[in-house]
Amino acid sequence: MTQHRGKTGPDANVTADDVATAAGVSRWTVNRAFKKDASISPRTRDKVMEAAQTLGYVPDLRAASLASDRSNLVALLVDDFANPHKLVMMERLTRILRKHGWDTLLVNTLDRDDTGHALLNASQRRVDAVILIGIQFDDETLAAAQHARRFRKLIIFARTSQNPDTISIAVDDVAAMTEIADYVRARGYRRPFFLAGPRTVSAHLSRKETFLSRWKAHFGTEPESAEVPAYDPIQAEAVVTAVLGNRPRSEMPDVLVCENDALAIGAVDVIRHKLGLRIPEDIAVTGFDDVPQCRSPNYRLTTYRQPLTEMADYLVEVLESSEERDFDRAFTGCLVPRESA
Amino acid sequence: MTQHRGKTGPDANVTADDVATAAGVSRWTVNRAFKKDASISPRTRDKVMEAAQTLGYVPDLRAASLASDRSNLVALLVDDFANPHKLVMMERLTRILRKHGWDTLLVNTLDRDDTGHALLNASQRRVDAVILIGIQFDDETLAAAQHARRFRKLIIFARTSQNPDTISIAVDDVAAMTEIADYVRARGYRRPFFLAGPRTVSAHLSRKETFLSRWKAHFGTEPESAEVPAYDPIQAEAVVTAVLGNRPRSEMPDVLVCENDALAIGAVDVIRHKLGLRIPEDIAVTGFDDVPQCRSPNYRLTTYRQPLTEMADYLVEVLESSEERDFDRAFTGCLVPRESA
DNA sequence: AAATCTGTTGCACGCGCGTGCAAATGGCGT
DNA sequence: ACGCCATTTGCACGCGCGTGCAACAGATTT
Repeated sequence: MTQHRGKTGPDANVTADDVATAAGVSRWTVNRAFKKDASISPRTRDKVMEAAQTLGYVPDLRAASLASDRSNLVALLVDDFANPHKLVMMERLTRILRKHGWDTLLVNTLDRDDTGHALLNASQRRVDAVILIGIQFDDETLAAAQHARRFRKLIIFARTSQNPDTISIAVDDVAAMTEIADYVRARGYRRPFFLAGPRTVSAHLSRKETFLSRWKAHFGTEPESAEVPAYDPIQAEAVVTAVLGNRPRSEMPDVLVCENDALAIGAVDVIRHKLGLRIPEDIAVTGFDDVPQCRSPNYRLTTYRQPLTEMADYLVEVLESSEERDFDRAFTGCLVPRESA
Repeated sequence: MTQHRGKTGPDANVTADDVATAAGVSRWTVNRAFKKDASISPRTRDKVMEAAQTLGYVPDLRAASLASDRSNLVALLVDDFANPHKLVMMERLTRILRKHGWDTLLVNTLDRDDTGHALLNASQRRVDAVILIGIQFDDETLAAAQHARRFRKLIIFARTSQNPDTISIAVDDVAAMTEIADYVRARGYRRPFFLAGPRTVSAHLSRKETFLSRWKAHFGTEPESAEVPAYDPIQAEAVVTAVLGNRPRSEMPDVLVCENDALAIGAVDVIRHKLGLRIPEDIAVTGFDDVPQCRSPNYRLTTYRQPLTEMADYLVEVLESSEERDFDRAFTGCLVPRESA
């Protein structure tokens, strides 16, 4: 494919220079016309834009980024695609980022040990920030990446982290889980069981710890719990089956508090269809995230909704700030009571 | 933030030149060391890599792309995040693309009229190809974009399209829907109802047309059908409720054939919980895509699975080909019978 | 009418790397 | 030790745009 530089027409890779010639201005004026708050007279801008239009000129963000050392690109690292909430988060994030002029590089963290490569991938594109939505925190990996200063910002979204090199934008898990615990208690449940997700290094003060300690503080006993190796309904089914499968009715919990909806959904399926128990009469269930499926008559899940839009707006604010302060922030969401508890 | 060029240490933006100096070779040798099939001696490569390692050098893909006119970047345009199958597709695509060295720009097509802007967005990053997974085909928009030659390739994934400027990688809808129709017929259903998704311009020979005509060819009558404005369970619920809500039992269809699982899932919920009918005894349901939820005991959906991995592999092949032939290809998937039909 | 100011335009240099070819290097046989 | 060949290395130029400042024009003042 031969490139005919300088030629007009759709074949040519038309640059700002071409537009400049066509509009009778300098190349810099052309680029100015495309910049938001550039000092340029309306007349010139119109003239330039018209020429650009007819030539089919589109500014090259690679070159812009190279020259300005700012890419307006973020990498979104995702690893647990089995969790339906990821779809919601991706929609919200890409929507709001795009509205503010940020593009998103979607990086699939293929497996547990791939985070390092994924980060490397992102850094090769010189993204301005990396956003982690998933469970792949290996503090060492993050620390190494951060130490190499390959990103200006490393943001953990919708998940708390105590990692000091990291910006965490999340819901206040302690407040949220406390609210759930109190709700469960107020509804009269007395034998809770906590279904947790995979344990990551950074997760102190997690939802599980909060629930257990809150419950213990009230009743003196620490509830049972189990851990699912991934936020995946299928895997939750397996764990719940294993744990509650052949337990006599007398020893069954009366409420299953799940770390999030992905787990709760799997749990509901097992409880109802494998154990043959009623929800909430025999066992109640709570989730977290308020994924779309929670609304389904099959689940009607009592859950907790994170203020995703607000969080994403704040994320943009963080991205666009050049300060060096501590950006960590915890939002409060709201409990969404439904029939499952 | 001052940049101290030339300085070593994590603060500096270390370039190939720095590594070259450190390793005692030329800059070009450094870049060669990072290129896959470059002619370079193992010893030199090791030396370079070691220096790169200690300096923390990461090649800059922006500059590489700028110089080579090849970005190894594709834009993934998505507009219907309500469809859970999108999550599956995104996982598979990003996984396989990344394995082959391609990065993915995720672009949320915000609303119906935004496709043009989304394409513009992609073209500013000089992506090598645009992949559409969604319903946003406005033939005019696509034609305009294609005419401007802003992308080397415009690929419509998992959806057939007759658009000549476009590469369609999809399942063979005619074969698939024929198989479903025959299955439904063989199981003895006689009063089918087709639940279709939004009508797009490019969708001739769609699943709906195939099913209807196949049925008519056998029984002489064209089944009923209805259209849901989006692939969204919630909207499917509304349409099914409206259409079947207060219909006497005698006039109820005995099978609801849905264009995909997103619709089928909404339909199942309504049929079972609003209409109080049994599945499949009163009404059977079929879907398309085999999303993870289909496995749930709440759905046990008879559906059709696309060979996504195979399709994605072919996609990579298309991306890496420099030929100019017709790349359109239809794959055959497999019917997944479950209890819903 | 000259001087001043404000807003607008032009430009040298650099961002980091790829291409394609020329030069250099090393290994081998005689 | 010489020459041949295969492999390895070096380099001039360009990719398209941003930065920061200097030059300029038109509007305003004295």
